Amino acid sequence: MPISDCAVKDPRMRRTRRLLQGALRTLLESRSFDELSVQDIADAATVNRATFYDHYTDKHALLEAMIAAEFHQLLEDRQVRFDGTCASAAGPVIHAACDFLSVCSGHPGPDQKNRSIEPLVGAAVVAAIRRVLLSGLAARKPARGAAPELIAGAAAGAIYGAVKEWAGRRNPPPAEKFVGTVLKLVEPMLAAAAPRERK
Amino acid sequence: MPISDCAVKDPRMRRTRRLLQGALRTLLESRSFDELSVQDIADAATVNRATFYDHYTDKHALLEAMIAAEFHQLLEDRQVRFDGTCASAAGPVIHAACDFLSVCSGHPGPDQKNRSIEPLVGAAVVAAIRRVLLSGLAARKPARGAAPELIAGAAAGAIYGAVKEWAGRRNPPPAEKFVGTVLKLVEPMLAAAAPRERK
DNA sequence: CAATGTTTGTCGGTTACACGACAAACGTTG
DNA sequence: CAACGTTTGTCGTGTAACCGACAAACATTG
Repeated sequence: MPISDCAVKDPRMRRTRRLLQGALRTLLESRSFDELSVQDIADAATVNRATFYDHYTDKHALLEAMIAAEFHQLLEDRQVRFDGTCASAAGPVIHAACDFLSVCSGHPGPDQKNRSIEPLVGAAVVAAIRRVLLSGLAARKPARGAAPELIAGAAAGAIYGAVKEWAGRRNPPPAEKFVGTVLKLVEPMLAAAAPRERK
Repeated sequence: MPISDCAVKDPRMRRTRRLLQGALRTLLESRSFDELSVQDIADAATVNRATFYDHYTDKHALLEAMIAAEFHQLLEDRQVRFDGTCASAAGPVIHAACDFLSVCSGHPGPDQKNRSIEPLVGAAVVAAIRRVLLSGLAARKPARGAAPELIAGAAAGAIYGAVKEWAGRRNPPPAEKFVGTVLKLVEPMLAAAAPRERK
């Protein structure tokens, strides 16, 4: 049984997963996800097929891990961190989601090619957003009424849902403006867990 | 003790060597060969330092293998094959050597940086040229008087020596013209082993 | 000179990867 | 329907890669 991507110390495992994710990313540029067999991915990664299953249960799990890794990489490149003290600090996270979805392959856009994996990609992105939000929420005192996991899950779903609509528009407003709109929607949600405001 | 690059079946070994050679190539773009430690190269290749020594005796051996591999890759990309039947078939090989030396890092050129490894690079290139010539010579009946190994070694040395002079010139003639010049010099050498010409 | 730190090359013990083989779950074709 | 080829997921057996530790060679510093 494959173990979580986090907390992998052995460099061989890190390298193998990096190779597999890189291979999938490359192959998706020329072929659709459904056309790819595990053998194809393993070959492109110069990894044995059996080794693939030591890391992921199937190719969907690999896709999920790849999306998560790429999104987290984007956040890291921009030094985005959700500081839970202020709900509006979620702005950069929303902005990152916009940019990620607008370039990420296999998306609502005009191409029918990878339409079938959109739910999986969506779930991975939501999970990644949730994780970022949660790490910020966990840094402060527990909220009254709602568990931070609940808040993070709800906000992440809201953000992804909004951004997906935005990415599917014909003439979408600029991302900056759109971020503000979404922020207004989710601020109350995040603030629900915020410590009492000092007036 | 490390084994020859040829005849390596295990994909793990192929991959490790590819990673090591790629890492060295990358590192040489920003640092000189002398500044690099085995640890640096191993890190960049995401390979353990001890594993490095399972493949190469030291970093010089890696450099040699890398040069050889790159030169052979160039030949393969151009589909260059020395067909021993005609001495002038060495033309493309000479041309490849010109192009390779004029772009290869660590060379006579103005940069003093990697001057110290020039002999090693030269030896690797000579060995690569020799191997190509020999594979062509071996395909025909054995020569009278001189062993094919001797012919190939001499011709390879001559070609490299000539091309090195050419690459070090201030205003070198175009490669095409220069190839003809060198060809005239080495043709008698290669023809010495040629089967009797039909008149 | 001695003391210190870095790099080198080597050596067992542990772990991940390669590989062939296998049964099961699919299409597809006749 | 049966026969066929492909892909999937799993398993046991070798082997290569990882790792810490070590002594030796070397450079730097006081």
